[in-house]
Amino acid sequence: MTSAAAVRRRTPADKFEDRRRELADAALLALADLGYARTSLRTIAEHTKFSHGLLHYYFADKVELITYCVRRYKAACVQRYEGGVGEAATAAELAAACADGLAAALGEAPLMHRMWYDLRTQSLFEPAFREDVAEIDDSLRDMIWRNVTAYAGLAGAEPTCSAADAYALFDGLFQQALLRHLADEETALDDLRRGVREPFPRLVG
Amino acid sequence: MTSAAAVRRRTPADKFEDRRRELADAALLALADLGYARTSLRTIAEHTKFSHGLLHYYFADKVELITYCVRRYKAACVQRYEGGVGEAATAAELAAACADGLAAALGEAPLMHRMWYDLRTQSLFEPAFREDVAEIDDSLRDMIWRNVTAYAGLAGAEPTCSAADAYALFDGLFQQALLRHLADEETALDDLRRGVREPFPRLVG
DNA sequence: CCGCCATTTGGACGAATGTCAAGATTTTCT
DNA sequence: AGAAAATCTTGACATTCGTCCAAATGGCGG
Repeated sequence: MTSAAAVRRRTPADKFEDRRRELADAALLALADLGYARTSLRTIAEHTKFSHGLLHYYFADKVELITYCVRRYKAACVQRYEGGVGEAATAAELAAACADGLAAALGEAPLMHRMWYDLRTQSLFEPAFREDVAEIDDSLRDMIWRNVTAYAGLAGAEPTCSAADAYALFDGLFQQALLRHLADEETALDDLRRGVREPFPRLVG
Repeated sequence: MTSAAAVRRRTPADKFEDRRRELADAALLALADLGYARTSLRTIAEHTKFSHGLLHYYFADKVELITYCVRRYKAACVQRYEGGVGEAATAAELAAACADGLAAALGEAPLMHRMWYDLRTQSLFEPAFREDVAEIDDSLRDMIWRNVTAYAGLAGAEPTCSAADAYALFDGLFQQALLRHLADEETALDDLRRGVREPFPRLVG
């Protein structure tokens, strides 16, 4: 709050906020590369065209920067899943589309998801991260829940579990798949697809 | 391998190995307190009655120490769950016992489980941890699977999902419950109990 | 009691960390 | 163009980090 960040707001269209986003995006890449424990402000700066001192011009301290990163990740996250699974005609198609979507997300950006799980774990130790992490978790849970309720609609039934339980299931499957995928297990993605598609019928009734 | 640890083996009954265990247990407490990212060798030493230099007498470097900690955690882990759920007469009783067991484990040692998830996430970045972490994950999966098959036996049915899928479900539920429990949500433990007990019937058939 | 060896201490090292401020540079406005 | 403000670089600071090592301590067999 006492940093330069809180005071300055001269240029009308927020070039200031743009630069913050740019720096945060670079920080997210660094976090995905190295993990929270090994990411310093200087290594973050090396992922940008700027020097390390600039980070303290735009962020009060490291916690504020990482917190901003979490929020930024959330923005990209909800945007990605917002236009989700809408064009499935049958229940089985929807389950398959959901499974393919999750497997594709894992296959295309495993490091980003690794970073998400890292940040979520950090929130267990750093209360400053908790609120934003919980919000992301909520939006992911809602994303899953939209799929489950859509499946139930197509199947002419009602969900038989809570949104939290459904999210726990798919999140657990996704995390295990990530672990195995990063350990170079070839079947990880296929197993994830199967593991996601299969339980749908059991979640409604 | 070039450390003192590999050479010395004088005293017959391994006092050396005992001290390694003692130091590793202290390190586990430190990791549970602070998390991997904030745990230094000096803070680990502060959790013991020894000075920081001693750690390098028993462990070549930090990675070897943490790796040893992971293995040590595994030993305590499998020992705890080995004598598990054997005295349930009905399927419903077994599901309830399993739910109570998981909720009790979370309620009694939330920081230890926080540490486990931290170490598991670290293994995503540090390949040196991967093998041991995967072994722990396997033994946890087996522990869950024993409960599921036992439930199936009492219910006179066969499991309808793989061991990996069942573990993903319960692990996801546990992790969500841990997040909420550490965020002081009062209903976390009860929700975990319900969330564990409820899906059992859907896992067999 | 002495000497040997395992154990432990405490300090030192170079490197890396988060933070900060003074100055250089660029942009903006009149 | 020139002044003022915003932006960026550079170097420094006090800590802390992992690692190493010489010396002190301890116990045990001779």
